[in-house]
Order: sequence, then C-alpha cells, then structure tokens
Amino acid sequence: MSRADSDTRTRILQATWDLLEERRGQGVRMSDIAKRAGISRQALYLHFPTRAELLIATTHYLDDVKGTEARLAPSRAAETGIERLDAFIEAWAAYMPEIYGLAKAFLAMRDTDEAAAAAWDQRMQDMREGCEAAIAALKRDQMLSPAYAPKQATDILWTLLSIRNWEQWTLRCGWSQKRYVTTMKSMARRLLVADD
Amino acid sequence: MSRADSDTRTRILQATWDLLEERRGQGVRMSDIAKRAGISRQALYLHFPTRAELLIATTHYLDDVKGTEARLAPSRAAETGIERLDAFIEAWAAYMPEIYGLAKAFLAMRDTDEAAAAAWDQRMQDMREGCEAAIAALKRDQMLSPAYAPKQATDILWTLLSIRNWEQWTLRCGWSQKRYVTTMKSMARRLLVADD
DNA sequence: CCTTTCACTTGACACCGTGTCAATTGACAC
DNA sequence: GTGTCAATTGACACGGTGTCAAGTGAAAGG
Repeated sequence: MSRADSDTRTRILQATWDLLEERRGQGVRMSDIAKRAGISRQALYLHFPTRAELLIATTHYLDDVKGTEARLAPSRAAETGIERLDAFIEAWAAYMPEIYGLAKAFLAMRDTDEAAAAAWDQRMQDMREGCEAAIAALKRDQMLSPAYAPKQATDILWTLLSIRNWEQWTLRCGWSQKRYVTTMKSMARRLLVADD
Repeated sequence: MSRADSDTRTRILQATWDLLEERRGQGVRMSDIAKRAGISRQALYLHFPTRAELLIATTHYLDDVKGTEARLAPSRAAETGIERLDAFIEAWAAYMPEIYGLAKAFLAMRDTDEAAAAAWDQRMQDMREGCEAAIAALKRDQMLSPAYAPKQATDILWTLLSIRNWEQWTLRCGWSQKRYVTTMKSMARRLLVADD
C-alpha cells in the first residue's frame, strides 16, 4: 500500500469516472479504462479483480469526491414536510446527471452480474430511504394526501424519481434540467400533498 | 416458402416467445431457442439472420396472436376524455405483463444493437401516440389540467406508463396488477385532469 | 553490493455468446 | 434420376472478461 499503489488506484478510479461520464456509461471496456489510466489491462485486474468491483469502487470514490452525504443536509434541515420534499427532489435531481454514466453502466450489468445488481439495488434502497423520510415528514405535518398510505406514497415518489424516468424526461423528451426539477416538484405536490 | 418452412418459422417464433416469457426475457440465447424449437442453432440463423431480427419478428407474431390492435378499440370508442384515459391505461396495463419478457430482452439489447433499439423505440413511439390521443381528448373536453401543456402532459403520461415503471411498482414494490391499474388511474387523474 | 519485494509488463489462453462458412444429408418434385 | 431446398454437423472468427506465467525494473534493507 505504498504511495505509488494508491496513486495508481485513484488514477484508475478517476479514469473510470471520466470515461463513464464522456461516454454516458456505454462502451466503456476494461481495456479503455486501463489505457486512460496509463497502465496495462492486466495491471487493472491487479487492483480490481472484476469489472463489477471496479464500478462499485468508483461509486465510493465519487461519494468522497462529490460529498454525496452533505448534499442531503438541506433536506434533513427542512422545517416543514413540504420543504423537505422539495429539498430532497432538488438534491436528488442535481445528483442524477452527475452519476448518470455510472448508473447506466450499473444498469446494463444488472441483468447478468449479481454483485453489480446487489450493489446498485443497495444504492437505490438508500435513495428510497430519503423518499420515505420525506413522506414521513409530510405525514407528520398532516400534509400527506389521504389517497395513499405512506408505503404506497413512498413507492410512488421513489419510482417517479428513478434514473430511468429522469433519462426519459430529459434526454428523450428534451426537458431541461430546470423544467425537470419544477415538474417533479409540481407532480409530487399534486400527487402526494393533501389539498388544503 | 413451403408448408414446412412456415411451420418451422412459427415454431421458432413460438419457442422464442415461450422462453422469453418463462425466463422473463433474461438468459435466452439463440441456442436455447433452437433447442426449444427442435432445430439446430444454425437452422435458426437460416430463418433469422440476427437475434435482433428474431426478436422483431416475435413482436409481430405476438401482435397477430394477441390481437394487439383490437385492444385499443374501447379506448378509441370512449365518449369522454376521462373515459378514454382510463380505457387506455387499462388496455396498456393488461398488455404489459404479457409482453414483459420480450420487452426486457429488447431493453437489454438496446444499448448495443441499433436495429433492436430502433424497433423498440418505434414501438414506444406508437404507444406514445395513444397517450397523445388520450391527452387530446381531455383537452377537447376542457378537462386537461392547466398545469401542463399537452406535449408535457403526454410526456408525463408516457413515462408514467413505462414498462420500467410497471416493473418497479409491481415486481419490486410488490403491487398487485389490480393495484397498479387503480393507482395509475388515480395518479393520471390527479396529475392531468383539471379540478372541477 | 547483493537480494528481496512489489508494482507492473507482455503475451498467451479459456470461456461465452453471436454470427459465418463449408460440406453433407434426406426428401420431395419435375 | 437430377435438381432443389430445408436442415444437419462441425469448425471458426470476433469481442469482451477474466486467468496464468514469466519477466522487468526500481526501491528498500541486510
């Protein structure tokens, strides 16, 4: 674990990240990553035994670099349930385009690689907890629409905010990021907040 | 184009369909299909030069067998915009579980195979037209919520009814098909229909 | 100064799934 | 009988992941 070791490791992780971002998560092979990191393909395998483990390590690397955890502070600090919901949507919406390439790569592996599937599902489960907390805050304020039980409301919000939906709305339907955010807030409010 | 030819062809298509359904669209290889159809792998390539073409042919086969077009009749016949919206949701919701395996297979190929991507996108574009027509009917009745322009309302309905979302809500969140249908209707109404 | 250690290199190879090619078989049709 | 045509068997190429073995070069420590 000398300096050189950890240097190479972070160079690999940065290269992975760069390529995933450039190519939107598609067509990024182990050999491409090695080349970008300036090492041989085999050296890559010395650091990360499988592609799945490399992607998983990249998510952790990004958590560090991008300060993932800190982004949720505004949402947690919100006074009212509605503020919390809005802040959560904003935080998640800002996060998604940044991790889109990585997410795509994971989603493509999901069907064939169990380790990748498990790691990704865990991530999505964590995100679901954010939804759950927002719904709980709404409920606490008696602002949760009576149309849906908390569990169902969480299911709805969680799915609404999925990366696939973000992809469809922004990349396929052509919504700007700003429009995406305002529309998600509007939809969440219409769906989940009780009419006064 | 003798009898035997078309017999084999439909046997292949049926085998493809059966396997995709059994395995929910995952891990269905050309060799599996050939085996199930009772022919050699190479004979399969005599009928369908690529996997993408086989999948595309399977969608057409299913259209015939399942009478896809006819399912939309109730929606088209609806008097009011709201009835049309509900009927469309019902028709599409009944259709999705039937084609789920095939859809999964297409979605998995989408990233790497252009022909498959184009064919699938066309399908989704057709489905989008159904959404568009329902929104237009709402608008005609002055029942479309002023919160969204028709294009945006179509984007919303289209994405809401995506196969990925159906998958997440039913298979991951554990909603029954019935619950899925009622919730989609409820969501569509809250989001897209003007409050009286 | 010599040896060990360790990151890394080169090159070959296995596995899987798709797609291709060539030679052969067996049946039916004219 | 001879052609045609669906289908067969078997071999092979390709791309991408992952493995294995042998070798290089530099820093660390006696």
